[in-house]
Amino acid sequence: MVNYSPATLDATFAALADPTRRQILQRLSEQPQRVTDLAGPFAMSLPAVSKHLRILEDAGLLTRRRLGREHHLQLEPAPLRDAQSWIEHYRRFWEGSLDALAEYLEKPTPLTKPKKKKRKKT
Amino acid sequence: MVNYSPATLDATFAALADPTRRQILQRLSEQPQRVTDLAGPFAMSLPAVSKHLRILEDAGLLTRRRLGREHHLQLEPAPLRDAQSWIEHYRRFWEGSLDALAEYLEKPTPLTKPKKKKRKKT
DNA sequence: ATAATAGTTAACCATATGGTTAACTATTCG
DNA sequence: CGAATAGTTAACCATATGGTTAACTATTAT
Repeated sequence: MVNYSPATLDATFAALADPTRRQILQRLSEQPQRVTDLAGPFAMSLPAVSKHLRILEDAGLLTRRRLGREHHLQLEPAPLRDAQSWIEHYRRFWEGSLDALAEYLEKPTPLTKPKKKKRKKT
Repeated sequence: MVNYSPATLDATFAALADPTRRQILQRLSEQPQRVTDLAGPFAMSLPAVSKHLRILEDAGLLTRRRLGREHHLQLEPAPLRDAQSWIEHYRRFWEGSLDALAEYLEKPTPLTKPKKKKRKKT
């Protein structure tokens, strides 16, 4: 059974919600890189990139290995798998819910108090 | 070819980054519901839920159909497919990148200026 | 030892986010 | 009609986010 820790998903999805961070992950998927390498293409200061890296690191999406004064960033796919899995899991209901909708639209719509349908997990 | 509009992904991932909103989607995946139905289980005011719904609606994750004074919320799986697809696409590089890392760690590490590897899409 | 390089931390700023209560609009019920 | 119901909008508040510049630490090079 899949657990989907809310806090973890929060951090993962929040980390993915920024285009700069998605680009960083994208670039890191080609090859591990140092902070300065990653910062290069971006039109923003090094501390800004440093902050993004911290967020990605806190979300568990990358790990840092210090080699002398250089920090080498490496991808960590685990949280991504959970996020993808969350989407995948509910998307199945989703696509199914279109049928549910059709059914729902054909019934005599007892919509005034549909409070009794709370049988599953909240 | 998949395009992955950054703005759309921003909105989708940001919408998913909140546990309340994920629960709303989850509940809607079982059955379309009205605003008050959705708000019921949450320990927060109706306007707060209303705001969450607006965010989900703006992100294209649900659509609203007004039936009299009731607003019926319905799921819209399309943005989810894009988000999942984004993750899926890069996760492949990810898992591959572990091999890249191995290779990278075995080479005499010309790490001082690895700027030449920018052949692909930024 | 000094200087350059790699990167973080601190302080600050503007805007966004997530919540509140109060007031409002629109629809339905009696 | 007037009252209740469904929901939004407005104004406000506290905290988070994404960026800046300046100052700092740590390592490497001369």
